[in-house]
Amino acid sequence: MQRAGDETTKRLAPANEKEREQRDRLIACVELLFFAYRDFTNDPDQVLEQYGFGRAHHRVLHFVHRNPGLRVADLLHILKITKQSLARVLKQLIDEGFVTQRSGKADRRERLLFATAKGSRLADKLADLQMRRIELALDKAGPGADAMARRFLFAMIGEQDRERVEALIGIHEPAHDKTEFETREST
Amino acid sequence: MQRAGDETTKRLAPANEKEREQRDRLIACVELLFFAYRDFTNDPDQVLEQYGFGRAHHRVLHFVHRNPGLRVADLLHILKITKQSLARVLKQLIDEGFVTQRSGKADRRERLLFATAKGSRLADKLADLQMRRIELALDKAGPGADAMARRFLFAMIGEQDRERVEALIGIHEPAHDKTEFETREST
DNA sequence: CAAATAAGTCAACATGACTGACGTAAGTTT
DNA sequence: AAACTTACGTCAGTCATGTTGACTTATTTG
Repeated sequence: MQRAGDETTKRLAPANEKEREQRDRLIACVELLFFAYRDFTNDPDQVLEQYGFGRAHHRVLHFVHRNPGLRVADLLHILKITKQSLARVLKQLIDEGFVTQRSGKADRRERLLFATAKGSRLADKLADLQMRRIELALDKAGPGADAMARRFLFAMIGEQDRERVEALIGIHEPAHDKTEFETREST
Repeated sequence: MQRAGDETTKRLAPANEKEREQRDRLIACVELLFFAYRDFTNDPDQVLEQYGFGRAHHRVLHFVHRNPGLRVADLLHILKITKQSLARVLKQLIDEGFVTQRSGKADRRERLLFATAKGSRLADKLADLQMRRIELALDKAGPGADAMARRFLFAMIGEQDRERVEALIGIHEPAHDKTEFETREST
């Protein structure tokens, strides 16, 4: 399987020293991403506990707050979860007055979602925690980390979703694309 | 609550244009980190399904594979889950021959963990998927993204854990602390 | 020997995902 | 107008993965 060459597609066995170093760097990234996300989600989790909410509530509240009038279907595409999973947390957020619904005027089947004042306060509070951690990390990473991090994270997103996310977020400067990956000369 | 000023510590209401832009950039990072991680974990999930494993198994297998002889207690600190949560997935990995245990020779209470050949194959396969995504993203982000991403992600980790993670990963170059901004043309 | 430590185990529970089936209102097509 | 499609909601059951709390066993250490 990974015995005989074919490093162009498999790369399971690093051949030379350079390849091994590159592999180590990439594995470091894999692990760092795990640790970074682990601690990144930990900040809001502490606060959410006091409200009886979990991460799922946070995600819903956040995207509704940042995109007033979001439809349920949009939320499903963003979160990539099922309608039934969303329903549970969304219902709680609505019942407890953090989110409201209105019917769309063009299409009255649509339920447009909005954060209430109470919901917005919580969403801002949670976002602030996460922004503060990111801000400090970007500072420590050095000048230019801001734009670089956004380009890197954006490129981590599955190709099919990038356009949608771009429309959702709006900000990030031009993608700094290499126009084509010069066919990476593998070995 | 957030009415009267105090932006120095709260920053809930952006005062000027510059502050608002900075806040938008940071919020973009928050959201991009969510999307990036969502898709980052999706790659291995597809494969794990075929083995009847989940993300929890992946994490355990990965860190055991990368750190042969890891103790159970170490794993608990890395994953930040409880002994009982770990026990369930670890037992499955051992029962199905992906991980083995040996008693430590210095301290025979310790159970040192090792990936079997079968376990190593799976771990490499999963790591490869994640590395490939990261490699492409770093390419798209432009030159220097590699080191920058590692510095940023490392700085996202809670301060108490950074030393431990540094020891675990080994690689990442000096932390590029803000105290000495310049002087960074190395490595 | 007594106490502390490393690990395993039993039981109960919460959260957040999933599938599948079905309902209902409102737009769209024929 | 009838038939179809779409957007959303809901009921019911399952699974994966996290939690607490209590208890055991083996081993090292004071």
